[in-house]
Amino acid sequence: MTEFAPTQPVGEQPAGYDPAAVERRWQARWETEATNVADLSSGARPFYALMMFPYPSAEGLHVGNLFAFTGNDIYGRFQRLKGHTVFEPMGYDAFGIHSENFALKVGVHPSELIPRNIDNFRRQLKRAGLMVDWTHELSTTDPRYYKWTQWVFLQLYKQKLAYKKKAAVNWCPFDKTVLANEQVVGGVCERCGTAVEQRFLEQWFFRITDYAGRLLANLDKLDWSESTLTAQRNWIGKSEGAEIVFPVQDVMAYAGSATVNEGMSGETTASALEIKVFTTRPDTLFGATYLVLAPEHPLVSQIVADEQRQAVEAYVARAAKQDLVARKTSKEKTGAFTGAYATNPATGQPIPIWIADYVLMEYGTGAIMAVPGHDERDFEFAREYDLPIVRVVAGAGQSADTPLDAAFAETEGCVLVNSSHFDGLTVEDARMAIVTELAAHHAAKPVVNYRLHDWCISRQRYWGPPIPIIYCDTCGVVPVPESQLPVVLPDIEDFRPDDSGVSPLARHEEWYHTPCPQCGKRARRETDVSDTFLDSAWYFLRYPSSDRDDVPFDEELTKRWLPVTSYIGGNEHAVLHLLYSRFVTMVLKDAGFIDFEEPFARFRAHGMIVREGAKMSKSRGNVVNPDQYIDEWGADAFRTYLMFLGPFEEGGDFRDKGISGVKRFLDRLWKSVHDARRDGAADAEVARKLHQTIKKVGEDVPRLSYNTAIAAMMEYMNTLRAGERVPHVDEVRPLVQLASPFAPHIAEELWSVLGEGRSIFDSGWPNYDEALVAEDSVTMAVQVNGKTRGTISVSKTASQDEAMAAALAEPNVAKFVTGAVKRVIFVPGRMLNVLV
RNA sequence: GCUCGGGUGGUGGAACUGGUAGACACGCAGGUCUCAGAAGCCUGUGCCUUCACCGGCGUGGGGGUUCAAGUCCCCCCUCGAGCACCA
Repeated sequence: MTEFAPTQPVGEQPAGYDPAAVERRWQARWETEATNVADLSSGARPFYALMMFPYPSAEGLHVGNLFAFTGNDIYGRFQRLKGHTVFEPMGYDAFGIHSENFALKVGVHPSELIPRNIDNFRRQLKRAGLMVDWTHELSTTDPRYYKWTQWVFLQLYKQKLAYKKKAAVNWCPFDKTVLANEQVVGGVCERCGTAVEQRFLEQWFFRITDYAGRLLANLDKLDWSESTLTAQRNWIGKSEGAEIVFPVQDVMAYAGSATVNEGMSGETTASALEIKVFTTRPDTLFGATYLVLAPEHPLVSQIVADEQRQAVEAYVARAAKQDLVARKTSKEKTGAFTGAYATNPATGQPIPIWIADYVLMEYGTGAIMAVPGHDERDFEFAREYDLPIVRVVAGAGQSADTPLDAAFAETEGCVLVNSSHFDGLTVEDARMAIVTELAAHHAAKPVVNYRLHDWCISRQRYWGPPIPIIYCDTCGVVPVPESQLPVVLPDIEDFRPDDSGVSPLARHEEWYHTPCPQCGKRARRETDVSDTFLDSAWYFLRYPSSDRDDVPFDEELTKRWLPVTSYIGGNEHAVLHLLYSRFVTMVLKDAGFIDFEEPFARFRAHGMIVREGAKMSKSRGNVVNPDQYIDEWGADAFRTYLMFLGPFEEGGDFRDKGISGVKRFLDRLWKSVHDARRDGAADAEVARKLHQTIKKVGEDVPRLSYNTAIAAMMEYMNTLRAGERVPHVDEVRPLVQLASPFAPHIAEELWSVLGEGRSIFDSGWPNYDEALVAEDSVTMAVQVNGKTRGTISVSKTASQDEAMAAALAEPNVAKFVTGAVKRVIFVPGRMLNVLV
């Protein structure tokens, strides 16, 4: 029988790293010690680290949310270590069609469902170890919040920036509901596949177009992701051009007179009607051979000739019936001739007036001058209906007679032809000249047009804040007095929308009828609720003041904390949410409530996470459930992995196997702290690497280059433990601080193991010594004729001669230096290139 | 169609104002430890050729600028996201 000795413990065995225990302990301590509660009224150097708040879905927190929040949290924690008072609030964007549809589907009232979802979200968020100040949590569905959303509406109303008009909306006859454009896919409802209809309904709008110029101009001053700025610029879509007046010819007068008037006198108009068009190419006016009005254009019924009336009305009816989406996607050109003519103010010639659905009522004046020679769409239309095509612009090598077999849209280096006395002018000069000449007869004026539309905020739905308006038969439209806010969303059992196109709120008799605030007579409430984008367009103002019921936001706190120092969110909100927030902020500034007009000083868009190369989706069944990963690896490893898998602003690929790498890093960090020796001194070479690492991480984190910051820490760890080296405590202490924004729980734990009493997040950020960072000798590449042939190790300040000598001493290099040296390129400290 | 991003080893991804391409991590291979395995630790790992050294080739494709190009310029292919008749 063999005797075997029991396993001898080698040295002192540190307790293993148990993420679950560590995380539970520190989350509890942060709560009891209020570690994450920011001193809003007097904390030094306020830093508002905001992330886009989530929609609390029933499925729970998505990794995409957690990816974004972690990225923000790291930046916030870093700024705290740098000495700022950091405010990192959290809330829920819980109103909206999404919640409502889901509630309908599962048959649970949203007022029951949403709080349940929020509880689950809060639980998951807390597990992730975010530095959230939970004392300022908010939900847009809370009457204490939406009271002020309604207040915001009233401020816009007071500024005459809220108005009502009839507008076309998508209507799904099966779901009996209004659909947002993005809910209509290829002309059918995305949920049930029913063909969508168009309905005209009274809607509330905000006059955001009044602010288009300012919203555009301010973009130049913002520290935002370039891609977001571009998206906003494109969305606002400024285009400079001219509005040109085309007099409509009286049908009878025209029929009886074949006179051709000359030039631009514009005096032969026999009808008082005029058609205004917007164009960015006034230089092509001589080529405008017909006009096109949108089918909805108000003048259509007035100008249409009797013999064309039937055809025109049929076309208008057809266009009206067509859903918006199909109309905007179909590129086929259709239209109808009205039988009427207008005078081209440049040529004096009569040109026919058509209607066609490729002209949109909502852009410009709803009418265009068609220049088929130089506009692709007009060209197609002219071909279809056999309308004249005239060349008025000639490019290099072209003349007035060069045939056009396609629209010629170039302008660079082109001159006018067939344009009377403007012939020979460049396109650029002609634009000005023609508008100036027409302007003298009030026939044109320079105009700036924006693609941006007014913001439709009405929703004929249940789950949203009621728009605070009352209709009285005597007093008309009456805003709800601020003292009567909030207009509480009534709790109704059957909130299912019906075929009427009227909000379900109208069915709640005792809510619907209310006394007029002015005359006291029986009046009716507005039954539309507002768009969720309005809820989120001002929430950042509410956070610091979320405990105040008497004001939407406290003046002092707002001064101290806003604009938001750093805002992080997804590019899917690059346009609407950010634009609406900027708009509401400007309006509130103009109304004197705040003293800044741009809400987010800095904005960075984070990337998207995919899983094993594929987009995550329920149908693919590849959705990452954070709970499961946190159970298995711990929140610290999960957070760090999310940040490691790719550049934060680009997103990355979540691969299950990858997480083991960062877990190993944390294990080694744990072990290094527990094993660290306290005797002797730190190693000089390790110290150099340490200082380089402090510098690198400190530069990478503010750039949100988290993946490279983590790689740098791993590299340092490799140095620290190379060849089973036992590190010195001074070598590991700063590393715990560097890692703390990424892995806050283990960092706190190790910080206390190192004997520190206070939270690591109040310990400051380690400094580095620039002198220590610089290497005194460098490895330089040596090339011969541009090919790298070897390396030399020389002092950082070595001269060219010294480097040459060292290089030639290298056999691998000398071998290739066969002839006389013709030229030497020397980049000090970097490389040496010898040309022979 | 337009706008904005991308295309780098077996994989995710590094690379500052042009200056040793492939940091860091996954995976893989070998070693160590172990009764054995797991975990850990150590070593190696772009491709081709070679026992090895040496050498050659390499950042989607093709041209160009430069002593030097993943990086700058031109053309093309391709993937992703957003917008979509905006006059």
